[in-house]
Amino acid sequence: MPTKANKSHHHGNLKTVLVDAGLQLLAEGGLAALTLRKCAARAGVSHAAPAHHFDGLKGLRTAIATAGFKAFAKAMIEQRDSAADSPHARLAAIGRGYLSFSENNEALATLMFMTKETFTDDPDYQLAGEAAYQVLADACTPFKSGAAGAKGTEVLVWSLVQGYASLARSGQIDPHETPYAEILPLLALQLR
Amino acid sequence: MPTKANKSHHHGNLKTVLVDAGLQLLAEGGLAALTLRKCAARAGVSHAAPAHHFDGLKGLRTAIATAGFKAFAKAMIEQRDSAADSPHARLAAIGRGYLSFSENNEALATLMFMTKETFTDDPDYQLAGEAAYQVLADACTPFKSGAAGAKGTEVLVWSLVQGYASLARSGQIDPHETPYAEILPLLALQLR
DNA sequence: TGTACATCAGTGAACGCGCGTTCACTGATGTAC
DNA sequence: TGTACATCAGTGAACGCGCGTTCACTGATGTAC
Repeated sequence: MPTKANKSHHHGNLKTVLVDAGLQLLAEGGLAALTLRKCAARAGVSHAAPAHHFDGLKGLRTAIATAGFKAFAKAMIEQRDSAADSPHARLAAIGRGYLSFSENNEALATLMFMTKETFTDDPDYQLAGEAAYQVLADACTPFKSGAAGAKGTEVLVWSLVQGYASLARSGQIDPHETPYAEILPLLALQLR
Repeated sequence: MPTKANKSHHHGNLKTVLVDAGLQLLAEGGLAALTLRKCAARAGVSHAAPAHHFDGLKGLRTAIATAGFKAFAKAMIEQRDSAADSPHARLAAIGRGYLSFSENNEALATLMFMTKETFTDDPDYQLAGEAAYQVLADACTPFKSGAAGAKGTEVLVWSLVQGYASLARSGQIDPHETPYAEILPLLALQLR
């Protein structure tokens, strides 16, 4: 049986294809390269087609950021699950996943945290974002203490890794000179 | 004596005025609002005039980022100099300056760290950026230890405050729920 | 199984918009003598 | 002090570009009977 709908203008899968095209465009040309027309072209479809699937450019960006958060959580989970079975090792692994995702998806990572460029009230977007956050928060649970507030530990770790990632992404710090693996222990000593 | 050159088309001060206009535009409309034409309009000058002062849009952005770094350093220094005379108090004050600048200049702070949008090899830009960094690094000096590498402490503190700032800026964390003043001590305990 | 019909997902032409950039120009400023 | 001239910093018209969006349309799909 031949692939169906391959010459029809009924695509059947266009939404996904457009999001994938957008991910490619971000990777190749940065934030400015993400436009409805380019996504449509990349998907092999007329430039007006995306309007049937997304609420304008902002809607497309929201869907792409959502896909980004899913990949982000996946990257952290993969690292965590292949790490030694200790809270410290797991927290370090989450950081590795966070940073490698950030390195490999510069523009996407930027977009994901530019909340003005997306519909932040989109349910899928929120769900994906919260799921990613939860991965990190869970890894922080063993380190909670009275000294930190309820969310203090998570915010500390999250800020640290997010800041490290964004400074590395923009070239302000050199991950070779001061690798994250040497920075995190300065925290972990105290969280122990 | 009347202000000279106020009806002449020789402005005399246009470069500065254009940069100020750009700072306003960023504050009002975010990154996307910063265009050569809008800066020129805001400065009351024809839209072709900026070409005489900047190497295109990227050059304008570089000059604006440079001005941003100067204001940034100033914000940190002001806080530091009005703080109690202890290393801890000073480091905390630097953080306050960093965060308040970041809060009050969302788009500008973003631009300053988007190194692909500026000519990062511009001497003025580099100088201003390094001067700002030095303010933070100096405040870290008293906390250097063997455990951290040569730059480990600075990178730790910088990452933390940068991450906290960018997460707060994008609404991912709530500075009221987990204020920076409660996060920093978790570090300081260990840096002591 | 067949027919009529509504719905849906595309097409492609057209629109207006703001953008950066170029260009010949003009008038003020500064300098040489 | 005056004159000639080069330089400089603007003007404003024009250009082409890619963008998001709209719109009438068309052909495939799915459904009711």
